[in-house]
Amino acid sequence: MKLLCIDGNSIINRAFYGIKLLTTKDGLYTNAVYGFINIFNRLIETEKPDGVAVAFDLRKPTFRHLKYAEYKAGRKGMPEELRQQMPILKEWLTLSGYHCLECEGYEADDILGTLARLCEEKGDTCVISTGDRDSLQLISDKTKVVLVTNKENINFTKEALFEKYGLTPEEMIELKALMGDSSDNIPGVAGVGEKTATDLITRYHSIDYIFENLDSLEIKEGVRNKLALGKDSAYLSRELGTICKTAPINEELSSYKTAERQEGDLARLMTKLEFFKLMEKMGLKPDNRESQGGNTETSNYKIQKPTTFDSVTLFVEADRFAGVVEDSVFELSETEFKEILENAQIKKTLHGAKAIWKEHPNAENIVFDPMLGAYLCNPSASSYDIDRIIGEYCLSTVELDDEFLKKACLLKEACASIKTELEKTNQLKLLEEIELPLSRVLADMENVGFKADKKALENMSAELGERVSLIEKEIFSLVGYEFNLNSPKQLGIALFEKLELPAKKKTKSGYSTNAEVLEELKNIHPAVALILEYRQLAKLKSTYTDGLQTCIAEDGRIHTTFNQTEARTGRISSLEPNLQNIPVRTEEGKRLREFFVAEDGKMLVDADYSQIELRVLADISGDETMLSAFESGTDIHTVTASQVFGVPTDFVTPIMRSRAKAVNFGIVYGIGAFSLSKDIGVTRKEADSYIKTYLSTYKGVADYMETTIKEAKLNGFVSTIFGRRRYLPELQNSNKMLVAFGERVARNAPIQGSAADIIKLAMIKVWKRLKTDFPTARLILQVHDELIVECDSKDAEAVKKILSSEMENAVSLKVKLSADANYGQNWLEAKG
DNA sequence: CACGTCACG
DNA sequence: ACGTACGTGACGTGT
Repeated sequence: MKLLCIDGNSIINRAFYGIKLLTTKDGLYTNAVYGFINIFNRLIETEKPDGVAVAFDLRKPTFRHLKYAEYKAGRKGMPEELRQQMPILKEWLTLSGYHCLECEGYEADDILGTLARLCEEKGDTCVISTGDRDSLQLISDKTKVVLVTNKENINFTKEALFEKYGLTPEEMIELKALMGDSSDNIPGVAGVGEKTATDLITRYHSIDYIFENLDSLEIKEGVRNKLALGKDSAYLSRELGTICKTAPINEELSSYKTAERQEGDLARLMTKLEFFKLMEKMGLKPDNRESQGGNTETSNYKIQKPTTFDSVTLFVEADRFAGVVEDSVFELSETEFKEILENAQIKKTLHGAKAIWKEHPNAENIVFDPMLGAYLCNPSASSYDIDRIIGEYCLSTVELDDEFLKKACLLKEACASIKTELEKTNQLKLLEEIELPLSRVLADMENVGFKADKKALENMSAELGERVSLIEKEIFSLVGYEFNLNSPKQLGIALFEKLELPAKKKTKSGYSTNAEVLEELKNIHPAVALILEYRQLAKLKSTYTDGLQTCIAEDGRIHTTFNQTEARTGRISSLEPNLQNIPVRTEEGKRLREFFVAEDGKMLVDADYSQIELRVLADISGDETMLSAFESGTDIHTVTASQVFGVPTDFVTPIMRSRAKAVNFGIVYGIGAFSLSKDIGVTRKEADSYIKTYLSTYKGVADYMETTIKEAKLNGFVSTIFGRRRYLPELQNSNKMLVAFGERVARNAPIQGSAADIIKLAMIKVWKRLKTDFPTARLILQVHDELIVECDSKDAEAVKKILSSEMENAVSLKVKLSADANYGQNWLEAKG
C-alpha cells in the first residue's frame, strides 16, 4: 500500500501565513484550514494514496528536546487566530476519513520518521509531505518527500536530492549538525554556514570522520579552529536534528487506510466554515441544519395536486415545473405553470423572480423570492443559488425519491426560515416593498434595453485603432525597442530599467505603472505622456467601442443584466455589459455617450440626484449645520469651504471649493488625512486640519460617526434608514488594518446603502406612474443616483416633471431631496 | 484564476 | 514600519 504522511503543523502554518485572514459571517477564522485543504486535496489528487496519516505536534517540549528545552524557548507560540483552527482541521480530516496522529512527547516529525521506517520494514511505499526541509533526511528507496508551498509541490526522491544538494539523506543530518538551523534553534558550529558545511560534508560525509581526522584534513586553519571549538555543539546539534523513528504509534499500517467520509457531518462542517467553492469541487452540497439548532426532523410530502390553492411555491429546473402547497408536491406542465403565474388569485413564491418576469411579463402576485430574501439576510454571501439557499436555510430533511420534487420541497422549507429571519431582523418590509417590486421593474428595464448606434461605435473603433498604433510606434522608438504595452510587467521594465526612471511605488509583482505614478513622471521623459494617452485610448477601444458593439442585440439595443444581489451596500450592479461605468469624466470618453440614443420619434429623459449621499448624511446624523446648509439652497461644497476655511461664501475660491468637495467625499468614505492630502495635493498636516475643522463644524456628523462604530461593534452590523443590514465581522478581528477597514465600512455603508434604498423606491414609483400616465414611456437605466427614461418626444416635458418629482418625493427626510432632469436625443444631450 | 489597471457613482 | 477612502465590472497579461 501507499501511505501519505503529512506534517500537519508545518503545512497549516504555511497556509496560515500564506493566506490573508479570512473569517466567516460569525467571525470564525478559516484561512489556515482553507489553505490546508487546498494543499491537501492537491496532494491526494497527485499521489492517490491508499491511506493518509496527518501528524501533529503536541505542545509540550518533546522527548528529543526535553533535556534541551531551553533551545526551544525561542520558538514563538502559536497565534490565537491559528490555534482556534487546529481542532477544526482535525475534525475536517477525521470526517473526511483520514487519520490524525499525535503523540505526547514527540513532534510531528518523529511520527513521520516512525511511519517511514514502518513502511520500509513492511515493504510499503511512503510519501512524506511537509513544508520543512528537515524531513529530507527521511528519504530512502521506499520514501520520497514532497515539499509543499501554497503554490506547488516539489518532489524529492533520493536522486532529486542528490541532484539538488549533492548529498544523501543521511548526510542532510550531518550537514545540519555543522550549519545548524535557526528556525529550530539548532546551534550548529559557530561561524560555519551553509557553504562551508556543504563543502565539508560533500568531501568527508560525516562529522565523525571530520572530528576523528580534524588535524589531517585539507581545510583552512580558520575553519579548523571553528570546528575544534564547536565540536560539542556539533554533536548536540546532530542529536537535536535527527528525527526519531521510534515514536509509540499504532504500527499496523493497514489501520491508516482511508475510511469512508461522513458526508452529512462533513457538509455541515464545511457549510459552517463557508467553504462553498471547495464543497462544490468535492461533490458536497451546503447543509446548515445542525448549526441552525439541531432540528433535523424529517418533513413528509405527498406527491399530489390539490384541487384548489391560494398560495404556492413554484420551482423550475431544466424544463420541469413543480409546485408545493402545504404538504403536497406536484409536477406541472409548462402551460399550467404559466396559468398559475398569470392567475392573480394565487400567491406565488419563486427563486429569482426577475428572470421569470422577463419571460412572463403578465405574471401576477409574486409575493416572495428566497434569492432576494437571503440577500437581505446576509448581503455579503458570495452566491444565492438554490443549492446554497437550501443548504443554509432548510432545517429539516425530506424523503422523496425524485430529486427534482424533493428540491422543490426543500426550497419551500428554506423560504419559511428565510421569512422568519427577515421578520426577526425587521427586513420583511424591505423585501416586500422595495426589493421584490424592484425586481419587476428591473425585468422590464432589461427587456427594453438601450438603443446604441452601432455604426458610430464602429467608426470610433477604427479611429481609435489608428491613433493607438501611431502612439504605440512613437513610444517604441522613444524607448528603443518593441514590447507589449498592455503588460504592466513589460512596461515596468521599459520605464524603470531601460529608461531608468525613478520607480515610486511597487506592487506585489513588480513596479507600479498606474496613472498616478505615470502622472508624476510625465515631465521626465516624453514617452510617459504618450503611454498615458495610449492607456486612455486603448481602454476606450477595448472595453467600450469594441466591447459594446458585441453586446448590441438583434433589435439594435443593448440589454444589460442588473444584479440585485451583488453589492453589499444594497446597490444594484450592471453586467454584460456594464452600463453603469460608461465614460463621462474626459472629453474623449464623453463622445461615447452620444452613441446611446433614443429610438426615432423618442427622447431620452435623464435625471440625477444632487448630492444624495451628503443629504442622507445630513438626515441620519441630524447635524443642524449641514441641514441648514442644504436648506439655504447654497452649493454644499461652497458652504463647506466657507466653514473649513473660515471665509464668507462669496469669498470661496474654486480651489477652496474643490478641496472642500474632496473633504465631503472623504467624510462619506471614512477619510484619513493621508489619503485626503494625496487626493488634493496638500500636506498631511493641512489635510488633517481640514478634517479637524470639518468635524468641529459638523459636530452632529462627528457624533454620528462615533456612535455608528460603537453600535456596529456592539451589534455586529450597521443598517440603512430602511433597515437594510450589513454585517461587519472585520470589527472583531485582531488585525488592526482589518478593524480600521471595518470602521470605514461602518461609516460608509449606512450612507451609500440608504441612498441605494431611496433610488430603488424612486424607480418603483416612476415605473408605476409611467405605466398608468405614459404607457409608452420606459425606464431603461439606473446609474446609482441617475435614472434614464425613453419616451415619445411629445411627452418628454411631462415625463421630465414626473421623473424629478417622483425622485424628489420618494421619501421624506429632514432635508429636501433634489433631482435635476433634462432630455435629449442621446445620453450626452440628455445629461444637460 | 489572480493581478493590475481603469471606467463609473 | 506599514498602509492608507466606499462601492462596483471589464479587459489584458501571466502563472
